[in-house]
Amino acid sequence: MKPASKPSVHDPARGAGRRSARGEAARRRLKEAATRVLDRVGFHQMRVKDVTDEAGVAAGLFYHYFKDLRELVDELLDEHIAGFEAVEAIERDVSKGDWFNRLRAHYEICVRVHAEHPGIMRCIAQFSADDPDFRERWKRSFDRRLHLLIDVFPYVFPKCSLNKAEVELLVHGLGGVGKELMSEYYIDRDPRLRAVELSQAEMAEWLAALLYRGLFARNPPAGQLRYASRILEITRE
Amino acid sequence: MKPASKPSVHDPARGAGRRSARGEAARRRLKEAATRVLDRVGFHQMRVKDVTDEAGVAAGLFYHYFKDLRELVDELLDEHIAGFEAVEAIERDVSKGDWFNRLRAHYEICVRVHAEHPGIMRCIAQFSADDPDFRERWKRSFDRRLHLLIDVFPYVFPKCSLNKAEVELLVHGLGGVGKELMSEYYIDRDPRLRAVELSQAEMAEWLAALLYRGLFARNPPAGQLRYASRILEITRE
DNA sequence: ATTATTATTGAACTTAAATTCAATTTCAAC
DNA sequence: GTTGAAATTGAATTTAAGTTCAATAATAAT
Repeated sequence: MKPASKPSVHDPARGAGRRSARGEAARRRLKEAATRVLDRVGFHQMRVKDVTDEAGVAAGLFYHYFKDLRELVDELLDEHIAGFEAVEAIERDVSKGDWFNRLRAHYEICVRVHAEHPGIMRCIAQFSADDPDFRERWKRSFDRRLHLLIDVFPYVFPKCSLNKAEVELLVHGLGGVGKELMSEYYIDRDPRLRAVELSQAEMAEWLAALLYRGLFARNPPAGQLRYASRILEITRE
Repeated sequence: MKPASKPSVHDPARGAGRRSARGEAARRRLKEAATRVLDRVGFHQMRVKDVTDEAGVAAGLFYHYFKDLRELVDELLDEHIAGFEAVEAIERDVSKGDWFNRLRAHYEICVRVHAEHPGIMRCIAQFSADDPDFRERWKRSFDRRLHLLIDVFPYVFPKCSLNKAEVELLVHGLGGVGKELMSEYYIDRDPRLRAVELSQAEMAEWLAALLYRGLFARNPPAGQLRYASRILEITRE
């Protein structure tokens, strides 16, 4: 039932030659099954049979579409990583000088993917710890966003004498703000943290505010805080 | 056929069973070999044979001392995690109200383990992403340190209306500061970050200063900065 | 010196999972 | 409705690693 949808020739995967719409759909069904298995057991416990069972097909069919689990999961992760990289779309409604809202916009997408696809994010963490090539790919995506700040750092802080490499280090240090928390809140779902129910927008704002404080050593503009205004109370004035 | 006399090597109390000094030494040699293999290839690529080869013994000997790789590595990690938990020792020379130096002291030990045993820290990250039980163990160790702050938060910030659970969330958000950077600098050894050569003391001070800013929305006391005084320049006053 | 205990070896065995493939079914085009 | 390409099956095979164990060596105890 697909209108003139292009027969995917772009597929770098092996055996990507001719494939019917029916086959395309089966391939996607396997990927969706894999996503569910990832959420349940994580990459290292996932077996080919888990995926084919979840999809309700025979084990052998897997190899008609994928070389191995790694190929499938790589494709899956790529789809999500691409979302992180759409910097222009992310910052569409924010002015360049408005750092608090820029930070917020980036956290919003990051929080969203964590909340909606915890298995995918856990898998990204697992691959990053394991495989230098994947880590490089993931880090490039992250670096790209950090460089939005690194590249203009000298203009934002004209009095600061840190050189380029030192700024890189500093921004990477701050860039970690929230990663741990998102992982514990959305992937691990730690009950003690879950005691506070936060919407995605609230989580993103809190994290943006924390990073803002680390970066500017002051609070974000009070008027821009929609949920996290109580962060202004955290002070010893 | 010696019913009760034979102390099976598969005894659950393997670690405590009878063992000569010679055996004790061989056991340790396997652990040290495993540490080197971990540094080289990480846990998921590590094979029993890698460890016995590295130690220069036959494959079968491994099972005389350990049930499986996981048991060996668990013991190895425990030894290091214990070091993180010695809070009293860590804070020995610091007064309770001196938050900057308390933060510094905690970062110092964390930086040291990262620098000296990157394979161990990577392995902790791998296990944490994989195994709920281990994650729980590791997080308990981390939480204990975070609670040094969480428990006194209302006294440190008397004007702050956040409740206990919200403070927990906040502190976990800030607690991630530096994890990412230490991982990239010491485990991944990213050349772009390595362009700046930092001593352990310098790294610890920078991270403590960043966290201090996030926590207090201001700079740490200038007089206490030994290496990172240029962080004071990062401001838009 | 004799005996008992523990350490060590490495080839043989076991296991779990990945992978193949010949046979069969489905479907779309003609 | 015939045909052929693609999809699908699942039992059979392969693979890579874990694991055992009978035999031997080293060491300690008496």
